Amino acid sequence: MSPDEARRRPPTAQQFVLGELRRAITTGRLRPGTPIRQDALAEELQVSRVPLREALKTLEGEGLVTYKAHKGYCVATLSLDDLREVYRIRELLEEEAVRRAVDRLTDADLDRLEAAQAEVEQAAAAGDVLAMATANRLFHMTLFECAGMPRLARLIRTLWDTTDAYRSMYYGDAGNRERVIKEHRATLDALRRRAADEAVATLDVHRAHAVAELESLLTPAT
Amino acid sequence: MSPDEARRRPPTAQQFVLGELRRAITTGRLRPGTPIRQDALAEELQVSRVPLREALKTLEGEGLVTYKAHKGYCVATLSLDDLREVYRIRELLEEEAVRRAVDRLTDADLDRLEAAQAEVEQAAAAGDVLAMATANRLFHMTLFECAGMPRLARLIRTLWDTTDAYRSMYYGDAGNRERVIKEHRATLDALRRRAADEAVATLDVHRAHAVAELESLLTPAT
DNA sequence: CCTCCGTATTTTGGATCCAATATTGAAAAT
DNA sequence: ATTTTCAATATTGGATCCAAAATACGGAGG
Repeated sequence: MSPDEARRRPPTAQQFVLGELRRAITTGRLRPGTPIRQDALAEELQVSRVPLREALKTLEGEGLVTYKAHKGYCVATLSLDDLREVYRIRELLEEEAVRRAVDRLTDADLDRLEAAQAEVEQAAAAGDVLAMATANRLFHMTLFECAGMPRLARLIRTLWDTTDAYRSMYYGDAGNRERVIKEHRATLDALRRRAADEAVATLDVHRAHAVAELESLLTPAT
Repeated sequence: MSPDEARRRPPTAQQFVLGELRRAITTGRLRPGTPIRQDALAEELQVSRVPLREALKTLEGEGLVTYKAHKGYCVATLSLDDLREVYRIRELLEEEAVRRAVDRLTDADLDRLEAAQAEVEQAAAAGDVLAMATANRLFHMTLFECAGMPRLARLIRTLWDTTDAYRSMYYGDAGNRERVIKEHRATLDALRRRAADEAVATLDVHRAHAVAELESLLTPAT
């Protein structure tokens, strides 16, 4: 019998709904601002409203949806100020995560990062925007989790979630895809040499460009 | 008619339960590690299990309770590592908040801080541990909210929540209460002079002492 | 034509009921 | 005596039903 057989249990309806909704929101299939009609969504997902509502409460805590009593849930919209705030907080937290990670990086960790980077490049070559976003995320989360600070990693993950719906636009541009690959290579290189300052700097550049791009994407619309 | 009449609506059962539970956990009345029996709690609070479960979901998102599918909720327990991690993250976020706050502090803000500090001193004089914790929290949150970064403030608030159950022990000691008052005064003084570095430093001292104290409280037990 | 008000409908909030899973205890086999 | 199995019980997960609030609609009045 496998060691972690207990883990492979059929997911509860609630977990299923949570995953579906998160994916729908972070990929932009459920656009920011859309009000959530519980009855319709529940029927679409083939569950009752109870697990749906609990999933929505979780998403509310993560900032993916907003809630008003007696009015219901909406897919969260980010103002420009919100966007800048989220990226600033990410900057603070990710710097800490990277510095700690550099102190603890094992060869196995580096291998996993290489593998993630390979996935990124593969997705980029195929022009698969969604796969690119997923792999990019995997790359960063792998790095952050090396810090050995699970709560910090969780916070960063939820911050990524809140901007994912907007970030996926970013990879539509081939130039941006190329740029991301180069930046990842620079980060990996710095990590291999245990150059913490440099690694932090590469990520700052990464973020700065992303936020600038997103600002320009957001400003004309809405 | 009052301008914000709409706000003063009777709270939903869910909001009521959320408040009650949060208070119970952060004040330590519901001790860390206690498993939560939904049926019993629901009856005690005079509501059904549905709003209770939704409240628990938000508390899970805030890290106040843990959840395992088919096993239920427990009041979260913090390991020493968790405690250090939470305080480290707080350090990162609060430094940012204070620096931004210093740049934007108005005289009205300072007045509100003075008022909060007066409450702290009053509670300390009366030896009211709970009121002291509340007022101390008000003082800090007032400061952090001056940064004009609502998401940052929210993050910091939830981090405070996760350690509140442990921190309330801290004020049991009269020496600690005296110390906190002095530290607040130092912070206020620095803020009045717009000395950001100094203000950050006073808060770092504040936290460092608290975490040391909590570590010694946590180490022998459990 | 527009505004205001009252009613009808929709949508959310909450309670109860049922199903699925986990836990407990006792009996039986080694 | 210890361990294993299996049944009984307790607890969580989910579905349905009902109540309360909000929204939409239509008519009366200006």
